[in-house]
Amino acid sequence: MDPSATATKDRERLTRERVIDAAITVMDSEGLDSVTMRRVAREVGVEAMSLYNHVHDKDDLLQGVCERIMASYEFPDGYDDWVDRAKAGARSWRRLLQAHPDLLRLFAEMHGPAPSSPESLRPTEFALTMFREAGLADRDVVQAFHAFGGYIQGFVMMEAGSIKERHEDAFIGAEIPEEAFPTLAAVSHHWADCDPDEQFEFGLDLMIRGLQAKVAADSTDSLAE
Amino acid sequence: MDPSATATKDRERLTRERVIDAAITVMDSEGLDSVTMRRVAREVGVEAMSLYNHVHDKDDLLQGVCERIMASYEFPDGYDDWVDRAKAGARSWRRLLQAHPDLLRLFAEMHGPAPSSPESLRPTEFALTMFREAGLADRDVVQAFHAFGGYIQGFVMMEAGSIKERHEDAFIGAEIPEEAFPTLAAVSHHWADCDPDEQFEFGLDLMIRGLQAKVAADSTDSLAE
DNA sequence: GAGGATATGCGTACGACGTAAGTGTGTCAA
DNA sequence: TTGACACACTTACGTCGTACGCATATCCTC
Repeated sequence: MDPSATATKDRERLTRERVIDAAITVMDSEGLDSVTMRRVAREVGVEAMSLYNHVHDKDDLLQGVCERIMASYEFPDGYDDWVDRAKAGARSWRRLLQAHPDLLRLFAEMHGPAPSSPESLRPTEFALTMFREAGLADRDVVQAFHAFGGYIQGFVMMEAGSIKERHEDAFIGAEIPEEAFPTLAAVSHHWADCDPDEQFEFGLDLMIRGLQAKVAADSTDSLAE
Repeated sequence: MDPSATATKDRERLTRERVIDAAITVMDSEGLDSVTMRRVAREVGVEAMSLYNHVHDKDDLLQGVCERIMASYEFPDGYDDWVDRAKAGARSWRRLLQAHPDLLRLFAEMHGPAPSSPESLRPTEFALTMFREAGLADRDVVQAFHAFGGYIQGFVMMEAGSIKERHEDAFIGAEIPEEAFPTLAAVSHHWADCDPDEQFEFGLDLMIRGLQAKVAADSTDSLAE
């Protein structure tokens, strides 16, 4: 009788949050292609059209998914050296991308503007601040951000995507004419048995080293002026 | 009368090649979402189902699109120094990705195995050979390939994708609480007016410098042994 | 309580999509 | 001429996102 004591109904009230969570669950367990309005609705025990009371359309739902995931980024702390902090931040970002393998596809497929909520901007702010503390000029901070972000996302894409499988299939299957692709044949065995983590660190080192050299060059420039 | 002289009919015969070309045309002009069997069929003046005489299914068509585009990669030549060759190759790869803005999405969305035709493997072979000539160990050749490939693809993704728009919208629109994101606010003006080419070169330099340092370190290591 | 306003879930329907299956028509070999 | 074959077309099914309208549950005002 008391309307405030019992739930509004037997079932729990649907909220935008619950819809987004369901979408993430479906995406991570069954892939982005399975994230349909009908499937997500089933996940929360509702019909497809009911979702539209909480999201404007499917793009809005996907936007919400992006923001929620971005907000789950784990910031590294406890590192004094910016190099260590940069590496930890990069690993954390990679971990997030790996935890949601279709996130990059989602980024690529979203039609509307990318999320600009405070939550999803915090990782950007963190990275920028870090590069600034490393001693880069503001202009180079932006460029370093692009370079790092690009590398990490690109690497994870190549790692998780089809590139690796292609080469496993192609190389292990040995369908390639060796004489036409001698280098490919020579190094192919490194593809399968290379530790992905190690590969990631390799590129990370490359970028850090380059950045250190840049910082050093800049400081000598400014001394020479 | 002579059967070989005239075409089989008024219209030109449909071929797999023509179908793939039409798909690329549609993709580049109207986006990947518009690449539907019906739309591609219309492009070649035919009904949708007729395409299935030349491609096994839609994935097969997209696979063909990938291979054809990969085969259009322009190899740099005339560079003696591997650094110059690496940069030229990277720029060429970026140019190809820019010429087909939805290619990366296509890579990400393809279900079947990635293309492993000789044509589409030649760029890989080229890059591997280059790194090898730079003096890297076979193991590091593979890793450098991943690092470089990752960087380029990631950069183009961030460049063409929504990231740039997001920041333009968000920064120019100044919707961000400045006190919460001080660094973001401080460097934001560099986002819009930074030359993308310059940004690309920046990251490229980072990777090259890192690689040079790696090569140098390796060679001193081997001397020390 | 009574009754209207609002919020929210459901059912139906439409035009896209990929494609399975069957039908017709042109070309060529015999 | 005739049979086989290649290939384009037609129809149809189950999926998708979602516009539209209806039903009900909750809340506000009297």
